[in-house]
Amino acid sequence: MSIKPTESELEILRVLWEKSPGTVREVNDALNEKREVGYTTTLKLMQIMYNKGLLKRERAGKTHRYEPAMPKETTQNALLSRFVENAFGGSTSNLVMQALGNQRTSPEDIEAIRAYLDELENKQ
Amino acid sequence: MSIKPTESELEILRVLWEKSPGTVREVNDALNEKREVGYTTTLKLMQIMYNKGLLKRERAGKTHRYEPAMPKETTQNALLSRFVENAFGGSTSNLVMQALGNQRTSPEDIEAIRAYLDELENKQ
DNA sequence: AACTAACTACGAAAGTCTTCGTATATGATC
DNA sequence: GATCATATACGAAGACTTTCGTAGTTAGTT
Repeated sequence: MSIKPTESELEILRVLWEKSPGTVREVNDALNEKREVGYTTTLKLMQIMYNKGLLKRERAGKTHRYEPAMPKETTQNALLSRFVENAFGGSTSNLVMQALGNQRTSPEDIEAIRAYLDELENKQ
Repeated sequence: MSIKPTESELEILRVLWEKSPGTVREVNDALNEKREVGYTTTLKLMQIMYNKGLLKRERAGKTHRYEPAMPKETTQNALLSRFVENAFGGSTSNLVMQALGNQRTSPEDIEAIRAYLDELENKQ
């Protein structure tokens, strides 16, 4: 049982990570702030995600209210493992350094990461 | 013109990042150490990648010798940007911390990253 | 020059993803 | 209870990915 949302599915998950539960209408509106998507397209996708077990839902009157079936972190970690494997041959530290080097990182970010490294080291 | 190798294409790129140029035979042999793939499958994929501009090639006798059209880092960065966007809503530092927290990171890795952070900070 | 082994080219099938149109159901309003 | 706006369900088309079989090409060997 591997978690493997497609790119469009991830778009929807991102909306629901931000605010959930949410209706198809709400999700579709959120998506349409970035790009044009038909309502039934979003509906279909969310139905598929429900069947795959990526979303939970419950009826509320005539609509459904959806929410992610798993915590954000669980999904992100699953995606991350795959990605590290696929693109960086499994080397997490390579990925981290590339990420830090390429995307611009603010001094605050750097501090946060340092603190986190300290924590990590103490834990071991 | 966005760089967007598929997962199978990435598998091939990883082989050629390791050692290139390489023939279809060599790449296919390398792939078959992990999983079974038909020779013509690999061939077709590499032809497609050549047409897409992901690989360069030149004739050498009756075979072709292929190599990545772009430096590894360029491709990795392109993939990384997409991934940060898709899975982490654009937050690089979130990705980095998740990566460090979840995958096990050795003390040496941590040191390497610290050194890298120092460098980064001095550069700014 | 014919034969053989290994290569390339290419078409097509099977699977998945994304999209949307159409049909049907539901609940509120007159 | 008929009407209307809005929901869901579902099928199917079109694009892309992955896979491999078959046909044809090439260069070395007898």
